[in-house]
Amino acid sequence: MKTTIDKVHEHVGEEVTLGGWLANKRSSGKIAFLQLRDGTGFIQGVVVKAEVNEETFELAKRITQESSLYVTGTIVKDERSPLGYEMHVKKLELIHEAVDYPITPKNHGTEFLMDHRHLWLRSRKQHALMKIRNEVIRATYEFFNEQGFIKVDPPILTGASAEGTTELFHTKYFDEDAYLSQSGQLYMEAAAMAFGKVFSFGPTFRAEKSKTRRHLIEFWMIEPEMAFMDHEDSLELQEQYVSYIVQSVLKNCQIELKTLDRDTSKLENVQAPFPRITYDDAIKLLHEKGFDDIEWGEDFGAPHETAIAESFDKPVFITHYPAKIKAFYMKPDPDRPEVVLCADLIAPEGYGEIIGGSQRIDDLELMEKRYEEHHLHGPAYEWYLELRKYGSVPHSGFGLGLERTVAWIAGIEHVREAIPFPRLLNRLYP
RNA sequence: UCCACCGUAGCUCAGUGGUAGAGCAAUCGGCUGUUAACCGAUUGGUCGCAGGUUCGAAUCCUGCCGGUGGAGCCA
Repeated sequence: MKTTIDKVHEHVGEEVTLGGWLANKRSSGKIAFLQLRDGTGFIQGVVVKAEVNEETFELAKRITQESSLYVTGTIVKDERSPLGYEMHVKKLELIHEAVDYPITPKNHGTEFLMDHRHLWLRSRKQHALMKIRNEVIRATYEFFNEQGFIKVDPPILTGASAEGTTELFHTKYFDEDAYLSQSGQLYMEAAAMAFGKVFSFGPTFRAEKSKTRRHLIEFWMIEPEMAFMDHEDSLELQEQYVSYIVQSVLKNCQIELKTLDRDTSKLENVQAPFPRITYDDAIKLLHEKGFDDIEWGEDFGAPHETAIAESFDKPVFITHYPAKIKAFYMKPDPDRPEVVLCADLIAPEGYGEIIGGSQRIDDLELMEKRYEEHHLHGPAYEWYLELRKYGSVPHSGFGLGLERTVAWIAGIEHVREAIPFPRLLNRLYP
């Protein structure tokens, strides 16, 4: 009977066949240990010379790393296994012999591993990371569907930028200039006016020459947009959403978190509500901490964000930034027009900003004024103004960076391992 | 774009002016509970590239190329 490693607990004492690859092996004169993986997990196969025919034992000793094979044997419980189960092998059938697999069981450098990313994904740690990424995605769909959102997909090819600040990838759309999307937000605002509560999940592109552990050239973003929700409503949704995905990973990815040696006590604490600090108070906090390189009106750098995050044991919202350093579409605070109704959510442990969100300007005249200030003109921007012309309502939205969130939950050093095939500065291969 | 560090065997690294090294991988042999298994042997080199200094350069100098980390920008 064929099965998979994630289902072996249902077959204790039974003889089953697994299709898989040899991750590693150890052998002595009369016993061989095969570390097998099949995509659903890892299990050890034990081949005892006295219990199999000579041909099978010889194959067990000879088989090379990452060769593919069918393995038949009996599933047994064993305390010594991290999985809790082992297979006592009766029969091995080699499908394909791998010769000189490059990723050997030892330390490798980043460049070498990234050049072999197509193979590196097979390793235990990378496998665990992709499972956690998948759980975050699965929980995202579940959360927003339960909350009455529908998924709307914005275009990837666009005629203009959403923020006007970051560098865009330029391409041609037949005879017109076009750009790869750096945010679906403007389109999501249109969708919110059509469907109420919407979210998108897709790739986004920034042609910045960023070279840090927090940056990718191509990354995935989840962008919800909600009609009739103000800034406060949006913050509550955000903390519920982030708590939901963290708790889902804790619930469904225990093996993976263990593989990654993640300190889960820090994740268990991630429950709504999250602490909040205004931009004003954050500046004061930084001055108290000895940062004299920042004044009111300036944006935070990475060291500032980390210092603020270190003052809290949960993700923290920084709210009410000066309007000048934020995007043109953010709604001014009615009580203090020099600041806007926005918030960045800073993850703990130095992982940086994982969410940026705001209430949007819903007044046509103010939006037209912003267009003039930011020199936004031309047909590419006309439709966005019309959202304020025909039945404008208060609305808010935010964007969550998937890879930063996964990197934080998984506790890894660099976002490049949180995406299957990272696009980095100087890396378009594989 | 700027700053710092790095580039030596398939991989990870040591060697800082005088014969090119180790561990792992691979190959051969040994070993009945291994967890990056272990033990013995064998194989493996355009010292990133170009130029310069020197009797002599992996080592010192200049330029270039590539990488890593960080800054700015942002999720």
